[in-house]
Parts: sequence; C-alpha cells; structure tokens
Amino acid sequence: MSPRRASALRGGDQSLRDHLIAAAEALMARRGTAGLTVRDIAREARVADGVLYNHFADKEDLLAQALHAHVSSVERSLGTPPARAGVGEVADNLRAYVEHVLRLHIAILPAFAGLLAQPKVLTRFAALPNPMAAGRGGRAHLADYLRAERDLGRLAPDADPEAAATMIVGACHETVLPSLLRGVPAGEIEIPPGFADGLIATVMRGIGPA
Amino acid sequence: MSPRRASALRGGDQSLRDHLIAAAEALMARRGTAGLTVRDIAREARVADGVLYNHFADKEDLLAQALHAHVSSVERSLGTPPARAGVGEVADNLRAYVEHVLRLHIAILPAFAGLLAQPKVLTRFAALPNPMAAGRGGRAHLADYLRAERDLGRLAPDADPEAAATMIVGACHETVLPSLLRGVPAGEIEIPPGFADGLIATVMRGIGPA
Amino acid sequence: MSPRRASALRGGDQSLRDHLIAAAEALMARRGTAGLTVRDIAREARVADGVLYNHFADKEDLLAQALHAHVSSVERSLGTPPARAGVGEVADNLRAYVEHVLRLHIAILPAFAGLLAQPKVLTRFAALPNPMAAGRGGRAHLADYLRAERDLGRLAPDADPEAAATMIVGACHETVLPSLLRGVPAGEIEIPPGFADGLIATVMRGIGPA
Amino acid sequence: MSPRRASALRGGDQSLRDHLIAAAEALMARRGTAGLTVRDIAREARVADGVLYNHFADKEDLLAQALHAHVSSVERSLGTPPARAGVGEVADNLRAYVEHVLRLHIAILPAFAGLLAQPKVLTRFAALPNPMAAGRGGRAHLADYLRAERDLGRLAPDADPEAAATMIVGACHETVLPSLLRGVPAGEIEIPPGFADGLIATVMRGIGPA
DNA sequence: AATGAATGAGGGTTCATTCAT
DNA sequence: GATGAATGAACCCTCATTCAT
Repeated sequence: MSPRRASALRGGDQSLRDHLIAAAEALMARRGTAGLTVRDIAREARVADGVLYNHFADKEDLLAQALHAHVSSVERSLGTPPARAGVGEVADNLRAYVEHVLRLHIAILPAFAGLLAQPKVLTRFAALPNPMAAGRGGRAHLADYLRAERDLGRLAPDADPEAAATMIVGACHETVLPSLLRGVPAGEIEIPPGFADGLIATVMRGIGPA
Repeated sequence: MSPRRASALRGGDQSLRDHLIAAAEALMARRGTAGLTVRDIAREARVADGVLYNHFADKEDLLAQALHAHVSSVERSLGTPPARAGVGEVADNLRAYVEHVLRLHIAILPAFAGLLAQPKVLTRFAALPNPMAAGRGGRAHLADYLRAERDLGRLAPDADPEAAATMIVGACHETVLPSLLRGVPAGEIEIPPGFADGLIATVMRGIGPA
Repeated sequence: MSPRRASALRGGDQSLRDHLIAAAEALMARRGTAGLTVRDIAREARVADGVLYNHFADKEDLLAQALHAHVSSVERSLGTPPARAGVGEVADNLRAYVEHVLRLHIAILPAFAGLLAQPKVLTRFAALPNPMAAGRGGRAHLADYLRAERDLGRLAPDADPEAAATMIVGACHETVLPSLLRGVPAGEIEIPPGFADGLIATVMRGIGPA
Repeated sequence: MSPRRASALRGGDQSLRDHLIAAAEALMARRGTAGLTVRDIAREARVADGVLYNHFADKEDLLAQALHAHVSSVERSLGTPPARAGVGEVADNLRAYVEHVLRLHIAILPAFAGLLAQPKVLTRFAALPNPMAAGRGGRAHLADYLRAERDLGRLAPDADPEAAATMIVGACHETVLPSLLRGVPAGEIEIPPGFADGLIATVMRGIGPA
C-alpha cells in the first residue's frame, strides 16, 4: 500500500527529502559549494540520480534548501547570543557576542561563498521563511542590544548603536573573508589570539586622544 | 618576417596577451565573473577562441591575471588613500580613508564574488606579485597610519591600531557583502547616508560610558 | 475478500483496465498523442503511476488499446454511412458518404499522426481485432457500395468502383493531411466550402471532353 | 590559418554542415525519423557529439534542414512533372503526373510521418525557403495544368480543376498512407498494378451513367 | 603565432519501468 | 491488486580544450 522507500533510508525514519537536503548540506560543509553536481549529491545520499526531481523543482531549489538547513543547523548549534541588556558586564556580553558571530561566520560564509556565482540560489534562499542570518549576521540584533544598554545608562548617551554594530559585525567578517578570498579551505581559518579583546576595548574606549 | 598579429591588434602596440587580459577584465567589470566563458572573452577581444592557450596555461590562469589587472586598475583610478600621519585632522583623514575603501570594495568585491566558486583562480591570484588589495583591503596600510598617528600623540597612547583598522575596514565590507549575498547586482549597491561620520565618531570616542 | 479497487473507480462498475483506456483515449482526443507520458495518463485516470503495468504489457500496449477505443468510439458516434444501394439519389448518397469520411478523418487522423513515430503502437493496433477504419477509412466499404449501384445500373457499366473509392477517400485525406504536416492543431482544420459538391460532380461526370 | 577539418571529412570537399545534414537525411531515409537522437546522427556522420551545435541552433533545426534536403533531393531525382498543356495526350500527361506524385509520396511521406509528433520541426521546415512539396504535393501545380488544358478545350468546359487535382493527389496519398498507418516500413510499400490507369480513366470519364 | 571548427566529457533533466509496502 | 516513490538509462546541450591548417 505504501510505496517503496529508498534503500538508503533503511532503518531510519527520515524522509528522502530531508535525506537529500542533509546530503547536500554535508557536501557543502565538506567541500564547499563549488562544482557541486546533482550526481555528487545523489551519490553522497546513496540514491538514484533522478530522485532529486521528485522532491525539488531543480538543483537550485535543493541547494537553496540545503543552504537554509545549514544556516539553521549552525544557528541551533550555537544557540542564541546571550545579549540580555542590563545583565552582567557590557564588555563580557560583547565578548560573548563577538565569539558567537565569529563562529557563525566561520561556519556559514564558506557555504555562501561558493553560491555567489549562482544568484538564482541566493534569490530562492532569500525567499525562504526566516533566512535569519543570511549575511545580516545578526547586526540588527546587536544594534538592538546596544541601544537597550545605552538607554539603561550603561553606554555613553551619544553612542551610535548602528555604527557600533556595523563595526563589530564587520570586524568579524573581516576575519573570515580575506581567508576565503585567498582560497583558504573552510576548515583552516584561524582567529588571531586576543582578537575579541582588542575589538571590544577599542569599541568601548575609542581611539581618540583623551 | 615577424609573426602575424591578431587583426584586433592592428595599429595598437599592446601585446595580445595584454589585450586578452584587458578583454577579460572588461567583461568582469561589466557583467561580473559568474557565467563567463572563454568564448565570451575571445569574442570580446575580437580574437580567435584558441589564442588564449598560446598565452595562458588555461582559463583560470587568464582569469587570475584579469582579476589582478582589475584590482590594479581600480586602485590606480582611486589613487592612494591620503593618509599622511601628522597632516590635517585625524578624523578627516579617516573619513577620506573610509570613502576610499568603500569605493574600492564596491568596485572589487563583485569581481571576487563570482570567483569564490573557483578556488584555483583565487590561489593563482594570490600567487601573483603584490596582489595588494585582495580583500586585505589596505587594512595593513590603515593600521600603519593609525600607529603613526598614535606615536605622534594624535591618538590615545593605548589605542590598538590593528583592532581599529580591522573594525573600520570590516565595517566597509559589511556595507557591501550583505547586498552581494542577497543577489543585488553590483551597480545597485548603496551606502547609507552618514555612514562614514557615524563610523568615525564611534571609533574615535568609543561607546563606553564617560 | 475481494481485491481492492482503485479509489477513482468507487461507485463505477468499469474495470480499472477500461478506466485506463478511457483516460488515455480522452488525452489522445484532447491533446493529441505527441508528448503523452504514463504519468499524464495515470493522473488523468486519478490512479497510481504503476497500475498500468498490472493491466498492460507496457505503455505502447495501452496506447494501442486507447487508439482502438478512440477509433471505435468515433465510428460509433458517427454511425454507419447511409450508403444503401438503390435507395435515394446516388449523388446524395455519395455526398453523405464524403461528409462522413471527412468527419472521421478529422477526428481520427490527429491521433494517428502522433503515433507514426511509434511503430510498435501501430503494429499492436493493427493486430487488434477489427481495427476497422485504421486509415483504410472505409474505402472498401465505399467500393462495395459503388459496385452495387453499378450492378443496379445506376452508374456507368464500365465504372471502376475501386478507383473511384480510392479517389473519394483520398480526396478526404488530402483535406486533412496537409494541415497536419504543417503543424496545424487538430481543432483548427477547415474544409473548403463546396468541397463535397465539387468532388461528387467531378467523380460523376469526369473531366474529359464530351 | 584555416581551422582544422573534421576527420570524417578527409578527402571530401563537403562542409561539415552539409555532411551532418546528409547523415541525418540518410538516417531518416533508412530508419525513419522515430527515435532519432543527436548521438545517432553524430555517430552516423562519424563526428563528435557536440559539432552539431556549431552549425545548427539545436536538434530540431538540423532535422528541419535534413527534411528539406530530403525533399529537395527527391524532387531533383524525380525531375519536374512533364505537364505542358496542349502537348501530347491529356491522359498520358496525367499518367506521368500520377506516377510522379506516387514516387514522391513514397519517398517523402515516411520521413514526414515520424515528425508529426514534433511540431517544432514541421514549423521550422515550413519556414524554410520553398519547401515545395510539403504535403501540398504539387496539387496546386496540377490544378494549374488542368485549368490550362480546359481553357484549350481539351477538357470539359465545366471541369473543376481544383476538385480533380485534389482527387488525383489524394488518391496517391491514399496509396501510401494506409501502409504507414499500419507500420509498414518505408521500403515495402507497393502500388497496386493498374492503379494509375484506373484512376485516370475514372477522372476522365466519370462514373455516372451515360 | 593565430585561427576557429572539432572534440568529447560531463552537466542538468526526463520518464518508462520496478518494487517494497 | 494498488500504491507512488525510487530507479537509472538516456536525452539534449554546453564549453574548456585541442589541433590541422
């Protein structure tokens, strides 16, 4: 009565659709998105070439879903950044935030990178519900937090939350992007020691003369 | 009898090699690097399909050279950032710097973006002599400037030039990258008004409480 | 426990086999046979993709049956040509015959046309019991009628019934076929006004000098 | 200076374009047009798979050209029908005409038949210059001839040239089409003996009572 | 050295057929 | 028997690269 299941699914309770997304995501994480073929994905999923088209409109559709799944999974594994205004030290909160964003970028940017040459995938991804990070990288979220701290009097009254958030998130980008642009594989990106501390000290105190 | 020259070069004094690089560069600037074929390049250069292989190892080699030429040409057209330590106001110098880097990123990142899916090109590009900007985007240069100003006493004695440079350049990235990730065409990227001012105010004063 | 019936049949008393044939026939009549897939047929029949293979050897088998059903159904709807020798005027009988054959061809040829690229289907169709019209289009029947009228003295004693029948039926073909060969959709084929009259006048009187 | 020639062309002076058309035409004549793949054609031409697309927009374009070439070649090999009004006996002229059309149909219809399922090919074929026969099979030409003979007084003054031409050409169709519809291979179609004579006698004298 | 047609591996996609449920 | 997802061969087409001219 029920139709047959893919042999690759034997024993699991996953849908083949999810299985395919997972396979594509795994390839994305392992080898990047460059030169990924539908045959690669089918092989990774240990499944016939054609199945893909039973569950997705086309390759780009699958890739967009896989990207979405990848982002979601990374976000889930990192948890939400702690930022609760008024709780703990502002500097500590920011340090936690920076480390969160760094990990996020390291995990996510390489996957995006390979897709910049495929605008269709990006467009479809953007159309998916709640593609949270999507490069906005939580900048808005951070700005909100800073604004709240400022209103609590824990930051300078003339602090510019948008500018500060842009700088902080941008600095995190700046740590990942140059490696990507030099062709460094995703796994080998390193953060200079003391990066977060220098960043936070600078953003708190400024560099202008006393 | 000197060997024949490509008809497209008649009257010029450019080598065919440079001519090809220029053609690829023009295409890169005009349409991005996404779906660029060797035929496109040959056609743009008004030259036979095969010549390419008389002057370059392969397509990726040519693209790396073209990318290098593109970066150099943009840098040349923008001029070097004015940053001479001790001259003028620091804030004004930084503003000029920020606007320089913004223009640089807007001009250069789209070309890089399409090549993130082709690590070979990036690797070869990185191996080329002095691929200055390459995403390091003059961060080192800016850090040098800031260090000099600090040593002149025009910045706080405990200012962290590396961190500040990372934040400034990163903030510039942050203005271009999200658009690319959302598939916005290169020409339509916009800078929020007041961006540079907010940035510099924040980096100078910091956001910490007085 | 009797075996389960397809849900699409609930309440009907048709066998699933006949139901499938009917569905294929409907598609053939509506869209022609050109790009017909088994999925299309199953969907039209509101039935699972695979059932087909419980009742037919393969797709071609089903199509042959559907073609047969289509021909039979058209013949049934048109009724038998009136031709009863000795009754009414010969010319009137012929006119009725011509109009009959024309309608037959218009209804049937498009279905055949799409199948000319699938000899297997045609072969199986030819093997089915009494595929009456099949392009012979009742020529034999018409010849019989003419022969009978001749023997009754209502046609010239040296009239050639076979040749006349071939010409009449062929003229009807000639009215449909060129449109098909030019890619005109089945529904848009038109008969030139006065076609039947000119045809019959010519076949009765001949064109030779008196 | 000149680019390389296909190895399959060694020694000949044909263009590869013509070579491909000839190969497609040969396959069309030998196996019909059903299930013809681009690989089949390339193989028949002893040429790489991709060349086709250096000379034709796509497969359908090539098939349309091949069909056109086939028709032209058949017409050339048959010569033009003699039909000169006022010369020789009308009946003899008609007999020559009938035999011409018969040969034409036998040679051409099978090729068309397999393409009825590919309207695009037919449409492109129709757009080619002077697709003379194209199913119109010279009916208009014949009608012109008959009209001229009538005006010379060698046919009945009330003869209907259009109707007569339709009947004659249609009768020729009628001799080929049923075989095709029964799946008879192109080479095995036979003409009943005495076919042309019966046809012409009937069309000249008519079958009505004296 | 330049030409540009020829090459052919490999890409995304379709669809008749199978088979575990 | 019926289901309908899974299968995989085969299709059309692209394009980096080669090479006779």
